[in-house]
Amino acid sequence: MEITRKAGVAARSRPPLSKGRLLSAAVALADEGGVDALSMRNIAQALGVVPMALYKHVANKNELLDGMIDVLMDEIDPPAADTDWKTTVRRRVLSARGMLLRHPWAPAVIESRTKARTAPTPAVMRYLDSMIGIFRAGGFPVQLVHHALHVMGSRLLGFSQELFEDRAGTGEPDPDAMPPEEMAARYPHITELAMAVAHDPESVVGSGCDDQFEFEFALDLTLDGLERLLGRT
Amino acid sequence: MEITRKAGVAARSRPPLSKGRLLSAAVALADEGGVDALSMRNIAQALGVVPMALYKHVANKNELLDGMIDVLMDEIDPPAADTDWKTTVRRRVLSARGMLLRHPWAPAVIESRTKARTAPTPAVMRYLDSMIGIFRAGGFPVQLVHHALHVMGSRLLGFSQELFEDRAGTGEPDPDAMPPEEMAARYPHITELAMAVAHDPESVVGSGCDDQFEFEFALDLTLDGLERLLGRT
DNA sequence: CACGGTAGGTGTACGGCGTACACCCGTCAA
DNA sequence: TTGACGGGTGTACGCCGTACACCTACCGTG
Repeated sequence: MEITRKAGVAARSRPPLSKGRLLSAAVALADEGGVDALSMRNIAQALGVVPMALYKHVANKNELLDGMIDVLMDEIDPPAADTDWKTTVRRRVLSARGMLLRHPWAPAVIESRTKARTAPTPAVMRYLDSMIGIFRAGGFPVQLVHHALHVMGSRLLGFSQELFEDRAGTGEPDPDAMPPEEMAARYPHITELAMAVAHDPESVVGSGCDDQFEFEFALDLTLDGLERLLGRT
Repeated sequence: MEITRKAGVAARSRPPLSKGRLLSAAVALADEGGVDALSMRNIAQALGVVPMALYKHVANKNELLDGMIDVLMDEIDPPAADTDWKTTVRRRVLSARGMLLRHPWAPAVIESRTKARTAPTPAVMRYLDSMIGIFRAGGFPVQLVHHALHVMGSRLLGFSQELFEDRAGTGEPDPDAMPPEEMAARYPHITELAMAVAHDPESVVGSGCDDQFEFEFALDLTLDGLERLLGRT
């Protein structure tokens, strides 16, 4: 009559808590609360389990973060094989960017984990390797690929460190916002730019700055620069 | 005969602990141990003071981090007034990079604090404002400046997210390093590139990759791209 | 069928963190 | 003389990651 109970009284008819379920729960929690709202304790709670249970599936929190990065990297589309290097790179980077827009906490985690290890996560390594492969297949000499990686920098991974987070559109009036006249007095050029961008009839998209357009603009400029370099060798 | 004692028995003849001293101590501690080795408790200890004493000078740890960023931004050279926009930007960015090389923990702090606030720290705002001013003075239309900022991305602040930290030269053999043949099998393109770079006779500088050169290469490529854009308007 | 090993969930406990709150003592103005 | 106040102190709370011992359901083997 009783539900098949296993491992103590608290655990009744619960899916068996694999590493996959753990990572998914962690990613979900990070998606909704940012990476700061991610503790072993509340991941465990979300899974209906005691904190220490997680340690049967990951060695420690860092390993969990590494696992989460793996999950994210799997969301990036594989390279298309039937086009030139430029559009292949372009598509792939934009796919990576799409992933990162879904998981805004990812850049910080990737960065911090990369610095804490001697090398990036294996998943990131695979991504970079295949990226280099695309350049090589496109005729880039190795040295030029090397430069290309440095030129593209973090854009290779789909983010380029937007300084002003796209916080417009949430509608919440910032309590300690600076009055416009003080703003203009203190940072005249920023203000001028903000005004101009806001009134640009082309970009009536919320924040007044079409991030997607800007990203592609920058990406194309760097790719064009690389192409010119390639043509010169 | 006794040293002028003030505020309890523990505090004897100690400089009066201003916000400046607090920030300096914090920056010094971060410089030598990374930003993780930075707790209110050990900053206090370094200053010979009880942890709660710090809160008489900063509201909380975040405010302290903001203050540290201010200190760092002050290390960046002011723009030179007597040259064209390109070299002015170039010099300034390289100066910023110099600062960041002295304080490797800075990018992460700047980034995280920027995301936690609605805008970057005032000091960073001033830097950006003056940077925009340089472009404007150089003849850039506002829209083009806007694009320029996006193109340069984090490079504007002197960092561009080097993925492989320059850990060579420390000489410590990494305990869990991958054997070369496995490396080559798993990441063929990365390996090829690493080999090529390592054997480049030009760059016999330790890591085999002259970071400074790469940084300037990328910077110049982007600046050239912008220049071509400017000439087209 | 008994039995021991093992995989996986549990409970307790420790040291470190940021910081709220009450306190206390020189200094200096009135 | 007094009283406000700036600045250092001490205690305590609730988080965090995680070491360690335990307990139990299961499974392969004798």
